[in-house]
Amino acid sequence: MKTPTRSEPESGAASNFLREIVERDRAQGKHGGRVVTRFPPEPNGYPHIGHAKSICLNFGLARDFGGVCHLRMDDTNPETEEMEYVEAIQRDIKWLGFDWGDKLFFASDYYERLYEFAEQLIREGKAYVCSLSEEEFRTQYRGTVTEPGKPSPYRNRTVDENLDLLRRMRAGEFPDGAHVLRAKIDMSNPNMKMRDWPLVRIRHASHYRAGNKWCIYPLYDFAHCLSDLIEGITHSICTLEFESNRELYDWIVEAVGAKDPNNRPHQYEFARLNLSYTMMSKRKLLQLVETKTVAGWDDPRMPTLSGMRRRGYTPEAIRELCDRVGVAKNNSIVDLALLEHLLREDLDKKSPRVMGVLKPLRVVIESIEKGKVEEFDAPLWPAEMDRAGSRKLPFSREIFIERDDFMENPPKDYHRLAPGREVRLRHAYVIKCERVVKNEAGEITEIVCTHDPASRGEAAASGKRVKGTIHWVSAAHAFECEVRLYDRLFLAEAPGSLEDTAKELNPLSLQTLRAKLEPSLAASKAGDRVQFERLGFFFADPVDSKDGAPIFNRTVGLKDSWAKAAAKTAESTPTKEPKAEAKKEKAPAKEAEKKELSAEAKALVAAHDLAPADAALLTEEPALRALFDSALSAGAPA
RNA sequence: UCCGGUGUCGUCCAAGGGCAGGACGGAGGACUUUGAAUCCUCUAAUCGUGGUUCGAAUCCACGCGCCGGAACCA
Repeated sequence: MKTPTRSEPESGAASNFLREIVERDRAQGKHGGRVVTRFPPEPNGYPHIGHAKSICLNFGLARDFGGVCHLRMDDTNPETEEMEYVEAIQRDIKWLGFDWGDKLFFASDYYERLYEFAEQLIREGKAYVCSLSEEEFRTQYRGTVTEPGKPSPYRNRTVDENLDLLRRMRAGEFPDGAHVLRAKIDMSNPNMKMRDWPLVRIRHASHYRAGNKWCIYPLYDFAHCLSDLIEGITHSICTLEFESNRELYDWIVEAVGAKDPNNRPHQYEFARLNLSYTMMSKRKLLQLVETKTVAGWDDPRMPTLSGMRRRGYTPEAIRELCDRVGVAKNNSIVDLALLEHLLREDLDKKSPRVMGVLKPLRVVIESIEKGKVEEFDAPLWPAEMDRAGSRKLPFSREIFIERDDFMENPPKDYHRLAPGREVRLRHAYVIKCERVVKNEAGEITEIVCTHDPASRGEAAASGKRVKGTIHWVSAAHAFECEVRLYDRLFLAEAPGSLEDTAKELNPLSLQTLRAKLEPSLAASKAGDRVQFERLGFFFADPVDSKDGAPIFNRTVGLKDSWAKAAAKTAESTPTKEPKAEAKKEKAPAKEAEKKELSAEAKALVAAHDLAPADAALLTEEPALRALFDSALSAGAPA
């Protein structure tokens, strides 16, 4: 029997176990019906797409249940935190579309109150100052995961002694590590977090915000739950790795006097977002920045919100992803293809269509007289969108087309230009390839065509039907412009396994080229979005673009079923007998997997000049790959 | 190994004793002056073994796999 407590989405977001908990709590009148959540980042790095899920969850829950969501900087570690990160966090949350109103807080503002709680715990016999070194405690007292620990020799200090020591810790009388304040719980508890976990440590370090006021700093388990308590948080949502901290959370909150479980914060855990081909470790992202492997936290290849923003991702697409991936307690890796799908879906509505040729091939249309210039009025939106707007498109005897749009010996189902074949130039004429011009090296330098004057323009005057339509730019009018083609930063589907992230990088993650764009694009301003027809969605780089000299980032390519099919036949064509047999036996599921691996293999070929077969082997044999990688790092020639 | 968590189409998420469903991906097709978009069709799963029950993804038992926890990080 279905119970009426099950929720239907009120706002687009599908239901999940956390929404159900909030609904149930509200129905039961817990917390007086209030809903107060919080997003508690530590300002030690730029927020990434994984944080976006937490942001959407916390702010979304508050929005949908008439509550509020606080933004609280969880800044308890003076050694890693900086104002730059605080600012980045605020900027990115706003960009994502959420608002904390006046509810901006800092754990560092609570240091005095946390200190008072510490004294209170001591007075009530629930905490003590331990003078064991970190190593002594770990090796001699803490026990192991399978064996209980034993009490610290300092566990039974008197209240007065503990108070005196804590005050002198605060006063700066002791060096780092000399003493630590511990919760007095249970050294034989099977949960290690309950074995007299440290609450406050000595650290003679200047804090980015508190300055030199303190030389003792609260630890996460002490600061976080009490900050929640101070702010009246009702639902404290965090990720799975904090599950065993929850018992300590409850213990501390209750120990300082919040006895009513219906009226104090509770912690709930969910599985963080992981994306294929993406790494979320803040530590490793910082490493990429510090080693200048990428241009900065906002490098368009970074999974940071600032990087994705600069690449051209939209907050709508990211929010939609967070809604669509759901909330559960299952560790999982979401397919990057889903995000790209949602991105295209959003960009499709926002990007006027224009033309640009990335890798130009000159075409001379000999049936058009020299010096003649025609102008087409070309719509900016596809006809089915029924949307106003157009731009002028000059056309002349010499144009550029994409190199990929011509093949001298095309396969049967190639719809583009080839000797003797016809294609339509988008918004213009049908042309026919008459001959190919090559240089001494045998490379194609130019294509000579004729055009069909009756096929002019948008309306199909001649009624002529050709299979292919290609984009082009008039050579004399082309606007030459820098275009940056971005691809996934990492080769592996689940990067992060190697300590040295540099070895996991995709050598083709950025290609910079000089493209020939239609002249209307010369007026582009930073932040403009366009679709280069048949190529992808592009975004005028908000940092490097200048007036009259925009730089276009490829946000995401268009789906390309031709390229996909072509890649597949290329893969199967050179296959020899024995391999063909092996392939036949493979389940269809295995096939998709194989294709991904071969993309990785291709990159290996490009990066290290390997034979394709060797590269394939490397990608299929993790042990071999590890050997290869370590040989590489040892300086072996690759 | 101890504690905690978790196992459902290739991927992510639903189904809370009663028709295993959606999205992405993949395959095929329609349409097409973007090999895009759109539309249609198809594809494909309950970790295992017992048990309870008219009926089990769901409840019980025993296994197995994966993840997290033993920082004076968060």
